[in-house]
Amino acid sequence: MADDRRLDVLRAIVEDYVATHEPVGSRSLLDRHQLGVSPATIRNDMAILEEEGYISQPHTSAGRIPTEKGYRIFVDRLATVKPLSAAERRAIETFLSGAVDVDDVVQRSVRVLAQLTNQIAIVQYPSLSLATVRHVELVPLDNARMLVVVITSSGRVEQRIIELESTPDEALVGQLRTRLTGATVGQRLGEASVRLAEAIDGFAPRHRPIVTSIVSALSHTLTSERSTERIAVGGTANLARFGHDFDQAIQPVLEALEEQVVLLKLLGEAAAPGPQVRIGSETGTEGLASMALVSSTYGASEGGSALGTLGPTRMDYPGTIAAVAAVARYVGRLLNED
Amino acid sequence: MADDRRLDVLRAIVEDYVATHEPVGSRSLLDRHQLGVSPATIRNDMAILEEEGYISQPHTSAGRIPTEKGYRIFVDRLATVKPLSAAERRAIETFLSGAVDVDDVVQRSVRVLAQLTNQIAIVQYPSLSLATVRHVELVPLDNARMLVVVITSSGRVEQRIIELESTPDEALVGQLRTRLTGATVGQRLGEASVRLAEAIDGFAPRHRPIVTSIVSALSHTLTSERSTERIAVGGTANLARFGHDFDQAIQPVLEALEEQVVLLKLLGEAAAPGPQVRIGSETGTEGLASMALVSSTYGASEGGSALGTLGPTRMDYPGTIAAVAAVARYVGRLLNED
DNA sequence: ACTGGCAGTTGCCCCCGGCGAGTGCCAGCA
DNA sequence: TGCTGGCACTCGCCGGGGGCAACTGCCAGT
Repeated sequence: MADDRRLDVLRAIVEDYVATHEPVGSRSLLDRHQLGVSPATIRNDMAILEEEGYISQPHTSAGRIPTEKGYRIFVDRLATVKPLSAAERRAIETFLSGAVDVDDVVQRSVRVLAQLTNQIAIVQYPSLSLATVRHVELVPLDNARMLVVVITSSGRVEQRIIELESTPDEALVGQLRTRLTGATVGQRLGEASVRLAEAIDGFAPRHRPIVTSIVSALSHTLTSERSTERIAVGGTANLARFGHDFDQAIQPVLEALEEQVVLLKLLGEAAAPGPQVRIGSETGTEGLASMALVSSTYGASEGGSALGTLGPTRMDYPGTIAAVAAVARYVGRLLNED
Repeated sequence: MADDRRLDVLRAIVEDYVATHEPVGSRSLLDRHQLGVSPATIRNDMAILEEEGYISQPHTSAGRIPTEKGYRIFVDRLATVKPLSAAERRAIETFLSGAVDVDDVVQRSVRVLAQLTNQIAIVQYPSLSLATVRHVELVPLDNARMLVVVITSSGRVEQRIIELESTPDEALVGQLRTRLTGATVGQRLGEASVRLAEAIDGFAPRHRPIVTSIVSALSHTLTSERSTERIAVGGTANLARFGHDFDQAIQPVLEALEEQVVLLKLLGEAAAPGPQVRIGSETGTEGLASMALVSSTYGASEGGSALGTLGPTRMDYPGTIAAVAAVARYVGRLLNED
């Protein structure tokens, strides 16, 4: 059936183009792949593929290049899984397991992902939604200011400084500390926030205003999830390696990378588990028109965090997907131990 | 005196080259500057300046370009101060004063510096060396692990997780917490670290091993100054704006920016107060051969932190220096309030 | 000490022709 | 109907060459 062969041709075109970065013609295609047909046949198939929008030619006398649509179908239906080598797996594992700290895990993940894929790595800090409260601390500062600290089971410390109307006395602070700790320790952050509201009732009415401010700050601290709003980026130097035809595209990409909001949106949309691929305009970001994002959520947390890589649309999708998936798996495992 | 005019010529060359990004010849120089002499005279001066190593010509039929040495003398002796406009000052002030947080101050400084100079901005997190200990907290985790938290007067929270040989009982932890807090609160971080050593003596010998591990971890936390080892970078997108002749240089620069160690060394060397300029090879970093760093320490802290910008050697030095100095001044002021 | 002029060098730009890669189409064959 | 071989055609790329213009260096003159 000719339909199948056309898809084979498309796959071959994508693979060759990714390997050589040059438009691929019917002849060179046959040199590198054993399709049992003549160049003319390939040409016919190519003409049809072009008509259907999977490939295009930069100029008349050049070979074909996959379009976004071509990459899309390649990723969805044509790419075969390319598992990581044992050495690569080991590298990931040993490098990540040396981490001393949640932050360190993130830093190392970025490095290893960038290294592995030769692309730009993006890692969102882990979500706290599954973590429980380990400790609550209130520290009075000067001028009626108070430092509210929450230590979570994952070893993360969230802090916030608040301004109060008046300086609470030692006794009240002590009482608050005890009650708030009692009400929240061991709870998940979301639940803890609920319990706090109830805890207010136990205080004398005259203390209510000040207690309320503190509790509400604490509650914010618990739910604001500042950590999932942070992102680590690495491997930007790879941008310069993507090829000289990327010189134009490099500035918008750097701009996008500086806008955490953009990155968060991109990673945040990776709702489904397992690796996701967004190609060119599918990123919904103008500056990333010539880039593709391979991302995956990690860890068990539902509304969880994600990581991924950003590379040229002409990337090695199977390899990149495998790398992203592997790192996500290891990172998830590492963080769940805590 | 002809010597003076030669320096005027050099200044004019630097200014023109910075403005146009093109080698400047004797004629175009006279078009833009009122030196009261003929092109031939300028040519003679140029020949001498070239002999002395201040300028060079890319090829015979081209104009002259300043050398590193030329920029150096320009910065040291020829550049006239170019104060910021009132609007710029106001922009810095209002933007920075919106910060809610030490981290936020740093983030905003990076943005404003990058914006102002159209270069890459680098800001080291503030040193803690002048901060005092506000609170010490020990939080037992599972598996004989312990979370050590230090809250400083500047509102920064330093944390560290340590592994112990055995799980200390509640009473010991309580006792430790009290003693360590007593010994350190109100002290500067450096002194506090010293006091800790003395505090060990107060414990029963059988507790010594565990107490020692905890104290030493705490001591590390106090002195390691992790914050000054952190650096925020922004405005990398400006790299792509530096001109197409920079395409070659962009990758090494991005690599250098990813190596925090390199950046720390660069900023750390800016020992003297006031803006410092390091040009090309003076950075001591191979990848930054075509770049120049304008940096300044900020805040009162002696061994303090620094910030600066990284741009092409052909940058607007007076403007950049003014911007860096202004931001450093504001940031220092902001942080000293706490 | 400075100027005007002149010869000399050299990179840049544009044009052009040849080359080669690759295509589309068509007639022929299983 | 689907595949193949062949052929004419289209373009982009590359290298060479000539003209141009920007500068310089030098020298004689004021």
